[in-house]
Amino acid sequence: MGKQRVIVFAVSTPTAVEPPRTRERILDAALALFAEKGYDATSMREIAEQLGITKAALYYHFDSKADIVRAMLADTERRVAELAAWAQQQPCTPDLSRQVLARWSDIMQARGLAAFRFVVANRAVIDELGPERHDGMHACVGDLCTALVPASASVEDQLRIRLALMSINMAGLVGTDIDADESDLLTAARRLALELLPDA
Amino acid sequence: MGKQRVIVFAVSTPTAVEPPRTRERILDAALALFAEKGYDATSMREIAEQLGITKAALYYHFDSKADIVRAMLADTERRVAELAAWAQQQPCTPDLSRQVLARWSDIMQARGLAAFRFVVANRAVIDELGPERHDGMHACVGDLCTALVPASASVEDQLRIRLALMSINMAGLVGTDIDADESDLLTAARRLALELLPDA
Amino acid sequence: MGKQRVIVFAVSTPTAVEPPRTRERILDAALALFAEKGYDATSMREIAEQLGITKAALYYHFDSKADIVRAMLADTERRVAELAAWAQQQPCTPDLSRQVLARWSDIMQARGLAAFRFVVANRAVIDELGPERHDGMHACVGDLCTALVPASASVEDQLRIRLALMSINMAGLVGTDIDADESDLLTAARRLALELLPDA
Amino acid sequence: MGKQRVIVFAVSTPTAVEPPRTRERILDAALALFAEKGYDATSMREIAEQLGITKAALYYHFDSKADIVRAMLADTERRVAELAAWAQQQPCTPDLSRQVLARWSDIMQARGLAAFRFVVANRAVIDELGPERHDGMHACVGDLCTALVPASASVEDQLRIRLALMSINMAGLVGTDIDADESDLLTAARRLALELLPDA
DNA sequence: GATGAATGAGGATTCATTCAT
DNA sequence: CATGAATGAATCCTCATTCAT
Repeated sequence: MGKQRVIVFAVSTPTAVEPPRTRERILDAALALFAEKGYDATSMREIAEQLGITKAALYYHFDSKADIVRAMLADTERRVAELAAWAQQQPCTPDLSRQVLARWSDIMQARGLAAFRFVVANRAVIDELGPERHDGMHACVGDLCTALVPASASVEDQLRIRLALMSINMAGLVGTDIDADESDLLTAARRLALELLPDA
Repeated sequence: MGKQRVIVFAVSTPTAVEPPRTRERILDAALALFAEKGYDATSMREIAEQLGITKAALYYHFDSKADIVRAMLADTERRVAELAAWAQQQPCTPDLSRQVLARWSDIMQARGLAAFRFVVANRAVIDELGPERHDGMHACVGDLCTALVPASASVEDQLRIRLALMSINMAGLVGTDIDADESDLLTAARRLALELLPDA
Repeated sequence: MGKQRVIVFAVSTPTAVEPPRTRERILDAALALFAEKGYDATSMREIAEQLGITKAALYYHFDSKADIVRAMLADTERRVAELAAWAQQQPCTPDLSRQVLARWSDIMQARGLAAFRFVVANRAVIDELGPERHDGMHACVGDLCTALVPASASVEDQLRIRLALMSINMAGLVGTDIDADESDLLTAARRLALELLPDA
Repeated sequence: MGKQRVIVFAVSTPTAVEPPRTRERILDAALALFAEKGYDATSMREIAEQLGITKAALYYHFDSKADIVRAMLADTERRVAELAAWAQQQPCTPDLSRQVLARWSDIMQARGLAAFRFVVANRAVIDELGPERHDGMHACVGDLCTALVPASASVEDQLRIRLALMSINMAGLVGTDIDADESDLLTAARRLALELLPDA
């Protein structure tokens, strides 16, 4: 039936009009809520309401609630995995731990203190997130630890490295009671973590 | 088809030989589940099923789910409060912290490693348990900390005492990855906590 | 540990006081709705509303929506399975089919015409109900058919027995357009099913 | 970051070289899915995914989910209506039924066995498709039946014609258990349907 | 001490559908 | 022709809780 002949002159305005970035907004809102009230205690409704969108909109961007966490963690997880891989190939000098600790701190800092809190306060959730155990956050951290302190080391030394890493994160939790701003808190936490290291 | 008419002659033996202790069993089961999967992720049904009793039976012994946690924490909380009160009246010598730490460790050990895990992993829950803020666990710990390190101290020192206390508890969490038994883990955790103290 | 000594005099009263029989009422209501609108198109809310109870009450009596269907079918399925087992051990005389047909008709009649409709109109649902394929309704019917007509028989004969059985059920479906009462319809359906049998 | 400036000169060739026939593809996919899992259990998403297009694309071609079914049935329905009209004007000889049956079989065969299954397994859906009762499939079949067997006939005879027609369709359902190809099945079903007719 | 039956609120998730582009 | 983003209403189901017995 004779197609239409269409001529379109589409001239887009040079000013970046509006990047809808909803996905990112969801991740931010979810992280904040999860960190504050915990994963289970945060409902999809709450997340949606805080953003002024519908629950269904969340499901357009993420397959499930767990999927939001996965996305939230994906970046961090990848970086931890890389760090672990790198550490495993280094000679296990006393200095290696220091470097690892510094990078761990940087990784955790990427998403702000909320992420720190989240990791500590939602361990159970994170663990059960993926059945593919060895790709999960937990496994990555495990790898990282054994790279620094072999499984054959003393209990105390194994604990040292783990507490050192977690101290960085704990700072986000216990810090709420201390009247100080985030960066001061982190600086202090890093110093203390160093003290915990095996031979410092 | 005609109900059965039941006449029961229940003749209980007078000697109360067996204390049913259901209440205690509930607390134990709940602690284990809360520590493993988190407070929110654990339902009253699960607790009841694990004990082979009815949900309603739980409500015979406890007013609510939160009440179970409260009971679980009541003893610990009282002891922490006492510890805080005692510490507040001591001169703030460097040795005080050591003593407090030792008693904290004892208190936490009372219910086993599960309780440690619980405290760290369910902070949000514990906080919102009582609207009477100052009776809550959280507040007690706060008091304890300010007794040892005044709010006017350096950020680092405030962090020191808090991380030291939490290290004891974290041991229960990160310890799952270390192949060691509970007592060894605790001994090591105590030593490391000492290292973190302000002037050790 | 001092047990209770229990003496029970069970004297059944002849007057049936009040049987709450909610479970049965649910099954009846569900059957009616499923038959009328189909399984998927019937929501738990509708079933509950029709009975004047809550959705949650349904879940007290049944584990899931599918579970209602399972319970609905359980009795029928068992009887079909028995019939199949019995038929498999009979000599495959021309008369056997007649007897089977009669009993099939009786079985289906047990829950009224609605059940007939249900079986035909919700085949897909019934099939996917249990992953344990060979215990399912479908398999039972299959067994019954092969008991009467071996898998090696002509296509026509295999079809005969199946259509004969299904004709009984179809009567419930197409019967809605015929102005007649249930029993007349069934009598006629039985006669026609007989005509379809292999060598009648 | 400055959008791209797009200028499109879309000049469609008048000769319709490639028929995209998406509409037909949708109908085929939908029929297959509806027949397999039922209308309600099949979502627009599934249909779209199977075709590798978007849900929204479905709505470009059809106004609604029900509309897909309507389109699917439109052709068949028209032919059944024609058949009914023709039959109503014929003298009601014993031979008429045979001719009707043959044409019914042809009509149903047009879209393959899936269509047969669909009709039987989704009766409720089809009925409620149009509020204009007398245009619906169901009504057409009713007209066809009364053309062959007056509403005043015996219950058995009314049932005969209906079961005969439905036998053709049932063959598609029960046939899945018989190891035979479609055409053999249909031939057999036609023969059996003939046997059911009033005076055969 | 404990149960069986029930409730109301809310959980995560999916659906058919719309609309600007 | 078709999509990406979104909606509102509905889905099944679970939860903490209650209460008569």
